[in-house]
Amino acid sequence: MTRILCVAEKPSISKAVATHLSGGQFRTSPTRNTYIKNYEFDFNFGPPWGSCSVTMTAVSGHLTHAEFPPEFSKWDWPPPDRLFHAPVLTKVADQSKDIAKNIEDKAKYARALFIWTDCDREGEHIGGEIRDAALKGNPRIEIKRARFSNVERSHILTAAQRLVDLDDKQVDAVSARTELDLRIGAAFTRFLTKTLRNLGGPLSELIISYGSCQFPTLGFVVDRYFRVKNFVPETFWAIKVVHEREGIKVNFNWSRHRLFDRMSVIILYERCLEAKKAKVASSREKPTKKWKPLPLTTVEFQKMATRFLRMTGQEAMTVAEKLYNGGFISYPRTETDRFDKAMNLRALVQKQTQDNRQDHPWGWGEFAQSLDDGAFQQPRQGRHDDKAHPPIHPIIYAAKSAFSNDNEKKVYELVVRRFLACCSEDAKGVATDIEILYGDETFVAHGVIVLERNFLDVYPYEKWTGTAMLPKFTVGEQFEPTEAMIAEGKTSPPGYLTEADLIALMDANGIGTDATMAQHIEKIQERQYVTTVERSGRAADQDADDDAGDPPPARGGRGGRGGRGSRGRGRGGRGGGSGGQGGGVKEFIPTSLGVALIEGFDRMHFDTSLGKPFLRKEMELQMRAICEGTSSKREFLEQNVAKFRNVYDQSNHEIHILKAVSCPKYVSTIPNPLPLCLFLFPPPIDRSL
DNA sequence: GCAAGGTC
Repeated sequence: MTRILCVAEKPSISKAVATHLSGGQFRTSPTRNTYIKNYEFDFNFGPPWGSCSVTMTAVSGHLTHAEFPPEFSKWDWPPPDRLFHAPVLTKVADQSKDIAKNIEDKAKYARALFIWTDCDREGEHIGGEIRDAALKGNPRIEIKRARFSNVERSHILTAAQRLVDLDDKQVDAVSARTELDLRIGAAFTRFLTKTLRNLGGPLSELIISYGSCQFPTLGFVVDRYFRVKNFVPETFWAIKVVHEREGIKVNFNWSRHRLFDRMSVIILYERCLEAKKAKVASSREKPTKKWKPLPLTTVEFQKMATRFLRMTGQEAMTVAEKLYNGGFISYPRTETDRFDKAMNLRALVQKQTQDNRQDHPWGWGEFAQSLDDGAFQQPRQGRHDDKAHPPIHPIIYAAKSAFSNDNEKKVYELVVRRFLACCSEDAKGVATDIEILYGDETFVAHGVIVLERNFLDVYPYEKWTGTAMLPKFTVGEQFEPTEAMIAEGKTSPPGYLTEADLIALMDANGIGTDATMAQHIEKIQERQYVTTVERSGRAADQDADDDAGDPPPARGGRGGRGGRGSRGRGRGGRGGGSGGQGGGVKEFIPTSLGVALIEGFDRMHFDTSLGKPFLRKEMELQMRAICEGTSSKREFLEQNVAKFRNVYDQSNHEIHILKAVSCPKYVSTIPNPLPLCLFLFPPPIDRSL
């Protein structure tokens, strides 16, 4: 019988695929790697393969990594700029040798290799690594790849009979990125570390690293820091109208919102007073909704965990991985916010009906039961699909005793509640808008009554409280407002970045991947470029939490820099933060070293500023061009190595600028814990854009 | 001693 070797990207996939292809009838044998097993079974792949004897195994992510030859491993010599053109070797890491050998051995007896890695760019590259290992054992082995985006049985069976070729363009795109990141990361890190250590003081102990993801991440923190520091409050004035009726004080909001010219407001205000009476221009009632959440992606999961669970993104990911390995939840690294229609979500809901957690105001069993009894609704479909993994969802039901610590319980609960909310119905209410004409000015009172909470009953992370019922106003009626006055206020600065903000910015700008964003955030803390402080005296979360008459955007890509709150907001007050989880939210602030690095490179005024996010975006576009065949690995590397080599030479030439902002006179001490050093800098330049 | 990307 024809022998076939199948290799997946991770053990869980090899097990799932082996189970489906074999109908559960397989033999297993251990390998020298603790986590990886070989599965053996028979399967008919259809023509031209027919009935085959299959060995299915896995790798554990990338098999190889890029490195410089040993003669480039010393920092003293040769000088860092030689790394732009030094050879780059692709090596199998020590801990992966057993895995590679397993593939090599099994390939010897196989007619063909079928690759079952994730269907994304990195997965294609891992496929290339597997191919190389197999070819080493059997240079004549035929190579195919299965295309699948979930491990649902029929989907896997279909994929097994519609094999395709490995896409070398994607393999090339990844290896181009890998090589460039190694060259520029190592060259600039050695250069910066050696140069700045010479300044002595606390710098002499540190590693000053550069990376194509860590620098833009730092850039976001520094950028927001200066927006806050350079913020100049502006005074504004508004007309406030209140009318009391049926014991309810109704606030009418000025349609001009606010003006920054006091005289104008006074004139408009006086016209209102002269009119004496306001006239009801319209009164409308209309149904309104608060939309249920989208299926959970990694980015959204991390944002929620940092907001509501008092965990860092990295902690949340570590816990989620543990829950995944324990079989509690699905794969936690996904960009997909839509469930495949073939997935049996109701069965997953049903598993949760047995919950009766007691110490919480309510468990979710009853809610799950109500869904199972007929309230179930298909989740909304987001616009993102990584074609590799479904949204994060619970796999099995677990009582609290199944978990060893509080964080695991909290993360599991969040995943379950989010999932049940997705399978529920939007919250429904009725919105009332009453528009009045007072003099020449228009004012609007807005009220919302929540009629059906639906998903909100299982989802404490969002609130929709509604407002008091508005009293009756009849179109055409006239009344003299109880109060009409001029209110004065000041615009307030945006807050420093929270981790959720930072993750959102990285996501929108393509910095890192779902699996690495949290690591980059940790890295810039470890490098002492940034630090976190408890947020104080400010609402924790600025999501508008009023009624949501319009569909919320399918998440992802709130484009541009700064994001929410980057314009001065302030309606006189800062209240109204949602979530109620305000306390304990951490904000990111750059250290003086972090500011110096971004400032230093900014002040050199190159075309290519290392701290800006567009560099990484360009790299991403160029990778796509390789995938589409309009560019090549060689072209990519020639262009980019030359570009960064140029930046390196310019930096070297203008290094006095970086030294000036980094020197111990400014960065006086960097002990532990770090001082924030807010005043150690040359006068801040205006960075507002 | 450097990167970013997979994964346990």
